[in-house]
Amino acid sequence: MIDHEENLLAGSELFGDLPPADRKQILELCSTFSVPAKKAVFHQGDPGKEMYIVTSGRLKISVVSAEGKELSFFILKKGDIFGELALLDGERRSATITAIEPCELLVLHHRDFRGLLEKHQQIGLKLLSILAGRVRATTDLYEDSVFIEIPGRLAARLLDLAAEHGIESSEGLLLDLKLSQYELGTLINASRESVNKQLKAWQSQGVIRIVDGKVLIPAPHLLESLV
Amino acid sequence: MIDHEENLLAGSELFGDLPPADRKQILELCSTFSVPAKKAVFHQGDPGKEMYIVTSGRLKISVVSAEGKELSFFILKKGDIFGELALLDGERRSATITAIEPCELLVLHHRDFRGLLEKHQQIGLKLLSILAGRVRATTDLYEDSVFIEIPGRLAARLLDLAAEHGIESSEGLLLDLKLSQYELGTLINASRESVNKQLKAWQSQGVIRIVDGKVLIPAPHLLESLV
DNA sequence: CCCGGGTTGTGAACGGGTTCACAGCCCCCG
DNA sequence: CGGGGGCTGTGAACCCGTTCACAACCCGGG
Repeated sequence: MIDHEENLLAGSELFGDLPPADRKQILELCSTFSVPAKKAVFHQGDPGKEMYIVTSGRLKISVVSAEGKELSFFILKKGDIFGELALLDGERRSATITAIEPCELLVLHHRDFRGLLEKHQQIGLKLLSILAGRVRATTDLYEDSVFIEIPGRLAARLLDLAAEHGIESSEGLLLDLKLSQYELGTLINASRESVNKQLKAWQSQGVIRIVDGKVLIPAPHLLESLV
Repeated sequence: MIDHEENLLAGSELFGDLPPADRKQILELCSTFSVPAKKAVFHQGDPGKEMYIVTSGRLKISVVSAEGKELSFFILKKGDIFGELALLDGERRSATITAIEPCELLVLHHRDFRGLLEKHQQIGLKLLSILAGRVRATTDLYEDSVFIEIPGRLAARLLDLAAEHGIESSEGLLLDLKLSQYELGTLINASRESVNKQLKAWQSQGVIRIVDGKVLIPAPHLLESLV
């Protein structure tokens, strides 16, 4: 069915440190799902009975207001899980998940997940710590948007993103993720124009460079001092 | 030690639906703690190894920025738990908890809590759904502050608070909670002055009344239409 | 009973950031 | 390889809400 099955769950935040035998068993409960870039996996308000594990590609979590304004929370990457909230409390999907790049996902159905949770104590505990992290990350996002002004917010978010999606290059830290200025704006609650002007200012100061549509940070400590 | 022990955990969101015998056992692991009004139980940044259960009184969850600006998240009441995050991920306290009124708390230490979690499958599952609710509530708060302007935000929050802390009176729905306009402001990310002006406007329109420092909502559907 | 700190009430000035408008560009797809 | 839709770049106007300043008030404690 799936190539190299035994590896797919190895890097997963939720199942990663289970014994390989257990991982194999869990993998057999999953189906696979491919999403092309720009397509949504599900939308806010949908009912939902599945949890997803990212095996390749990146996606964004976002919501759209009645007036069409978009707000993004996080960028998901390989090993991350999503869609678990609806499984835990039976409510509808609280946000929309959209693929930024073509993605491969594993899908785990509600009924199988409940079984796992009851059988493997360890999974529940791990999930608790993941959710605790989600609560913290979300409140941090809210706090930043209230306490910090746009330049600081943007600097902080670029560094955060680079910590997760960055690669060291000879030129500095490269944020290996193609985000338009509009998308970057939705991630920090700012308009596209504000993002544009700030990025431009930093480019002329040499704080960042744009290489092939990606942000390159020659000296991270310089950006940090702007947070 | 404690009067009417058997009742103290009955209304708790985390332990409420456990068999009474188990509740009694858990209660024996807890110590009690009294906080006078306006005093903090702990501060953001503190290390922490305890979880708390509110048995009486109300408290607020808030954070303060470097510049002294305050932002509040939720109001806790009897049966609510708090301080569980630090237990689950070992990090520091992410916010400050302050008693609004004199409060009675039960305190559960990290080591005992881990034991409970391993012994009672059910507690872990319940905690998962509580945390899922926390994630949703926090993202909702952030969304509202981004998508909705002050009048709508205030209306929505007053109704939310009234749903948890309101009592039906002959005059309408009474928000039975003494909050200063400043505190109300920190709950919706608005300045004290803005809250004042909006409340005043609604009073003159008859949408709300202030009785003994508390907000009275004669016709909730009127406020709802303003969200 | 009266003083005083915290709270409420209210207008004026200010400001960070959005919205709007438009120009140039890049590159993707037919 | 040429057209066009989406990005990027940039100033000007505008606006919601904050900040500031000050007056009045209320209630609790010495």
